[in-house]
Amino acid sequence: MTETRLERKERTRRAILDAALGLTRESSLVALSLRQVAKEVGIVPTAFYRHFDSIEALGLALVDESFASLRALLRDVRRASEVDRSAAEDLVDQLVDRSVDVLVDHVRRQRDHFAFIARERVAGPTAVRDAIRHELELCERELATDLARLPGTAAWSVDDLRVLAALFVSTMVTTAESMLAAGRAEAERQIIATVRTQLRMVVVGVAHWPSGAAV
Amino acid sequence: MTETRLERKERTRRAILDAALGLTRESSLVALSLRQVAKEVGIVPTAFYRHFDSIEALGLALVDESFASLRALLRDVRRASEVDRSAAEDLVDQLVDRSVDVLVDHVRRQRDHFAFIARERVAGPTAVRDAIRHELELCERELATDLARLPGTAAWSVDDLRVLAALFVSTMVTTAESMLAAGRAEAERQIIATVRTQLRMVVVGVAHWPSGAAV
DNA sequence: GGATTGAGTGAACATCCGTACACCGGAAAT
DNA sequence: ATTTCCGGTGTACGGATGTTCACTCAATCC
Repeated sequence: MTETRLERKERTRRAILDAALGLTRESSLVALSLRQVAKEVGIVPTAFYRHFDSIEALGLALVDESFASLRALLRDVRRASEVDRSAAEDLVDQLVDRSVDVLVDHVRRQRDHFAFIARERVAGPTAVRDAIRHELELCERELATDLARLPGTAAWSVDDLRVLAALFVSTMVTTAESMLAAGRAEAERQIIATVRTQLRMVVVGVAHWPSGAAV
Repeated sequence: MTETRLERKERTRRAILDAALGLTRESSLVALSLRQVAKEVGIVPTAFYRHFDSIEALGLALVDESFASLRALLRDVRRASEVDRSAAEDLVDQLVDRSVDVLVDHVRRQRDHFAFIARERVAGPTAVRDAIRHELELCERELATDLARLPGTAAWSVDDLRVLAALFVSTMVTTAESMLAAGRAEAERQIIATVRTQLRMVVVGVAHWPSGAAV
């Protein structure tokens, strides 16, 4: 029943990450103290240094972890988009619906990760903010290449694809933030209906966008 | 050369507000201490209480102040929208351009206020977050009634107008956040070009939106 | 099976924190 | 002219903070 040394280390490392996520739920990394984390985990303050150099380093690890789960979301959206391409007419509407469903599901299940990204993106230590911004840019770029494969965007310029991807990403981020702030289930339902309509409006715009064509 | 008592009080109150805006530029209200503010202002810590009950109360005052300047922005946008309505064709494009111009100008001039709203909206004390959320909802509602007066939205449902207004507001907020994060002027120019295109895409969608009509 | 390694310990430090309390001195009120 | 009011002062406190250092003791290595 003994525990290997690596297992033990990994276990308290996890405990530290979880404690940090929990303690910053209603606050921010910049207001989190090393001693709070240590107390929550049940170790002595100095033991923290065996795992991270500083709270900021802890934050960077949480960025990695949070975006791992966000990447899982993007993979799901991508998989959900591999639908029956014969029904060309309302294909994009289906895509919007499925994307929103996947987002909602992930926000509910990875609530702490999304809350962490939403907060520290604007309020975290500089290094953490930069790391999050960088990851979000990667997401935008991936989405842009996905959009290029969709019907109707064949003639689009690279710039327009990037701009559209940024609009989708920021709308999704805003929606996640709203969901995190929403208390009652009724408010959440309204947020979901709202983003659905918003994306549909954008999609209608996309369908009539004169990119590449004569203006 | 004597100073009236009210003048003196107002002067240090202003100094406290300014110090708080400055000190949270790279951090957040939840990481701001009463003593830092006092030292920055040049008063003794206990004198802080002559003006505010707590850092949170200070935050609420900053919310009021920041939204006063944001309301000034909205007023400018509204004024900029009272253009020559004869050129019906590209009227909406003009509107987008002017709105973006006004936003950019205000972000540059009221940088600290916008940064404060962007940060504390997600990372501030609960009361501050709620206050900001409430103010942003008011902005959305105002924008929705403005949109109703525009040509082409006559047949729109109240819900659709609200949803569209929310999309505009969140896009503007996201843009302001990006501008605050952008270091070089080149990056800022790209952000401006991006939001211009994004709003145009939405506007195209709006022009073809089947609200009220048979779907 | 003895030496080594390394996660966690515990005490100590200088510094910061919010807040309580008694006080000062000049503007305002009488 | 005297009293009241009140923004700002100075001290003092109990507690939290980051970091140091020397330590224990069980898993690992040779």
